[in-house]
Amino acid sequence: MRDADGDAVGVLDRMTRILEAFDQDDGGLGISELALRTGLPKSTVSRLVGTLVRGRYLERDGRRIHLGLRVFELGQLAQQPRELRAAALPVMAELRSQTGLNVLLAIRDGRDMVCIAVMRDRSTAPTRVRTGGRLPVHATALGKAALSQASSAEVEDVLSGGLKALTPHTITDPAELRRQLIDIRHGGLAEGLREFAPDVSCAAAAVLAPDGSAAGAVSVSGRADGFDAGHFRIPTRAAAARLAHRLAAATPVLR
Amino acid sequence: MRDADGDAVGVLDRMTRILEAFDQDDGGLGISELALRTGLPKSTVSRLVGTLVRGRYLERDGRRIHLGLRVFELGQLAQQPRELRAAALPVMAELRSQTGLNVLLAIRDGRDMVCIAVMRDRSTAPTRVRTGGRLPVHATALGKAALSQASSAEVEDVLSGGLKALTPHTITDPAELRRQLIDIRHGGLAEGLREFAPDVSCAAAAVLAPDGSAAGAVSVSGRADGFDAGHFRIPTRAAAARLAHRLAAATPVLR
DNA sequence: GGTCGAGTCCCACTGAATGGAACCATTCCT
DNA sequence: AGGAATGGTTCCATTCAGTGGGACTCGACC
Repeated sequence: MRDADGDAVGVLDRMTRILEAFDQDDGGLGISELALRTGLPKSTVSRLVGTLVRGRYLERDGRRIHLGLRVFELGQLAQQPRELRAAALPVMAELRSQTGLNVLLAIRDGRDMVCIAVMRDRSTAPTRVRTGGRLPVHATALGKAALSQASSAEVEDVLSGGLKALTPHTITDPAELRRQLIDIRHGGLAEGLREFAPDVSCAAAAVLAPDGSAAGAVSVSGRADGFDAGHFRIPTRAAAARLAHRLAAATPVLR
Repeated sequence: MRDADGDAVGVLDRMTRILEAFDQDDGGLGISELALRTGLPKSTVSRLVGTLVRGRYLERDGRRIHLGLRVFELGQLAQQPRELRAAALPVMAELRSQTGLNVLLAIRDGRDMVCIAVMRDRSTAPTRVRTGGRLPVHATALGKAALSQASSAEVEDVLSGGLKALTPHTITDPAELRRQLIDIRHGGLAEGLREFAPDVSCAAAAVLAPDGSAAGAVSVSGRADGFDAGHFRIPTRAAAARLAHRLAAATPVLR
């Protein structure tokens, strides 16, 4: 029975807070810094960190604390990303070589897209998106593609979070976004023209699961100058379709 | 106050046990199965899983429970793997194209090597090693390379675990292993001839951190038939050296 | 209908987690 | 050197969160 906006208390919640404080791990955090970020008393943090270090969830070198190996290990076992990645890597590589653009694969998690794989292409603008990173659903082609296959309840949930503008081109009007989603659903391609970053544009397509929902989305992105999404419609959609196919084949008894 | 060999109790420990039960996630576990694997009462597991699901550490689809997205996300933030990977990928790609073999990058964690990156080459035997997977130190070139730079206390710790034979060629004699480690340290190259799998051989070199310890190890591996480790000595050592160099450059204020 | 297995819920009991305060150890002033 | 700020750990009385046995529900199977 606590807390401001959230809910659940308990060690688990605390440990969660500690682990998540590492989202910007600026070369290691100290106990005090952690206490600050998590809002927990120093003594508590010290004790919990001790336990986590013992379990190799955290590593410690003097006062610098980092996320540990075990977290990495566990992360690699996560179902969705593993399956998707395995099926996607060859498809993504091909898409990259066809387009000469950066290729991304992501899964939607509420109002964010979580990046599952990144394939950079040296011939275009470097992307600073990292595997495991999050991108806002409403401001990316990736997000719009995935969302276009979601139920309207889910869409409304995303909209209810507010559409924060990241560039002057970000869609901030819910009505406009709803409209686009319909088009995207029908056309099978989402475009993001300078909506996420001022000099980057992209095109994305949803990867459909056998049940019709979006298992994820693939995108190609590059310099916004002279970017013509229509140009990438065919290969991008084809890649998404091929991926969906491989995915279905890889999932044996789906239910 | 519990447990067999281990120690620490508490929610945190229980949680840990639950998460780690997913090492062989055979397409999703149920509550009962988890209770079995962890040795915890069903009611406790049910409750904890509920909490973990709320925190997105686990995902649940009916009765099938999987590791969740958040674990993947966190895993990507882990310091060591992230730094190493970033520095290593280009180097590994080059090594692969030079040798036409599978290239692995791993970090030592006690008696295991944890695989940080895998680059497969279609032209040789496919490896079933996965990113995040563990390999025994004593039975792999990767492990021997890393261990050759460790303190003798660490070496003895590994030896004390017993040297389990994975093939008839696995080194099971501590004295023999100690001897090899010295050679490896001097020669800068470890060989693993059918020691891990009967039809695979490999060559590996330690990646040195500025403080002289092994930050990890790189290996090339392929079919054992006609494998000549000496042939890969130069490129493998060069790759390890280059990687060490990039790593040192990437670490700003090292201490 | 009866039985089995999976999962959830309830709730009285208790020991594990808590966190303020005191205590070290470093580092940085002046 | 003295002194003060910062980072970290340890102690310990208090209490509250987690526990887990058992009752209960739901569905599948015979």
